[in-house]
Amino acid sequence: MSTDENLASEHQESEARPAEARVEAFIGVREARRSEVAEDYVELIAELIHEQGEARPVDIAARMGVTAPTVAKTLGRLARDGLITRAKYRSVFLTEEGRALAKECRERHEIVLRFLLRLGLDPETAERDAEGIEHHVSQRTLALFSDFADRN
Amino acid sequence: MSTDENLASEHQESEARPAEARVEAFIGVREARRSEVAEDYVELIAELIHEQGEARPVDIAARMGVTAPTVAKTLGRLARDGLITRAKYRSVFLTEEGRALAKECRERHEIVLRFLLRLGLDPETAERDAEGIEHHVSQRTLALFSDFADRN
DNA sequence: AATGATTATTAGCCGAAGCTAACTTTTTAC
DNA sequence: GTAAAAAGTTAGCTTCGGCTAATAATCATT
Ligand SMILES: [Mn+2]
Ligand SMILES: [Mn+2]
Ligand SMILES: [Mn+2]
Ligand SMILES: [Mn+2]
Repeated sequence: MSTDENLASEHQESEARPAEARVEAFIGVREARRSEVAEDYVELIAELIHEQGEARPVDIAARMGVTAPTVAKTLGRLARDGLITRAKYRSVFLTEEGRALAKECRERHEIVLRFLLRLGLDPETAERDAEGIEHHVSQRTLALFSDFADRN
Repeated sequence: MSTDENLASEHQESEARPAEARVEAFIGVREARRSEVAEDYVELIAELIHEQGEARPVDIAARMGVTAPTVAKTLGRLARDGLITRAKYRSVFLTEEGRALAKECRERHEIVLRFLLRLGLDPETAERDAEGIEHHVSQRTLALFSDFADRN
């Protein structure tokens, strides 16, 4: 017999089988959470390089709204994970992998933002919500958002 | 003179003033992240109480896809924060505050889910994305989602 | 070239949220 | 009513991502 055939032997409700799908959702969300900070950092680093020619920790800290030591520690993780390179007291560079991730994040961010604006949201709230939502949209949802923003 | 009048003295770009709005967005997202787990737990606890009559740690663990000790520790935080009450080796109860939060989360979850389905997303992906997105939609966005789901 | 201001790093603290291993309590089966 | 199974708890470990305080390096001004 299957491992969890009659888990709800007594209290079987009218639902099809939501529990199994639900647990997968939770696991997926926890997975997504683990890359949120890295995504925001590489996106911002790419922006700074584009806008200012280089990404300095002091500017990362200012734009992220965190302290310099927090930035330093996070950059350590990004370097460990192969997304950036850095030398002591120098500004930060994206690796190939980091650039690819940054591009992906920027595009996703823009699609979510355009979508929210098209829905009728004010720019400040749209920016705020997009910054959080962007990390939790699947490719399918992103495609639908993009269609909607273009179509309407 | 103001504290940050000419931060971008040299590299002033064409943007209006996105940096200040941006940092507020990041701060807001970090704030929202701090309640994600609590929200998912109280929502699930309310569901279990409704479906099964009681919320037992073993069922919370199964549905959340985490281990029993993780549940125990999280329940400790929820109790500390006044969202649940519990006695050793007994099932979990929501406080008034916990019930209120659970209701709010359930309604928000449903609006986001209905919205995604109405957009054309398949149910599994919709459930997955809703589980993450729900924690990052403002009241305004929620209202727009609700309107869209009803209208279309 | 010296010095003061700015920037960056390091050390060390904290809480959240995950885990395994070990133990206790409760429930179930016989 | 006892023994086994299930459920719950506790202890202790880890990583992440925040912080402050202290130190070190770089940059700018003269
Ligand atoms: Mn973001
Ligand atoms: Mn972003
Ligand atoms: Mn959720
Ligand atoms: Mn939910």
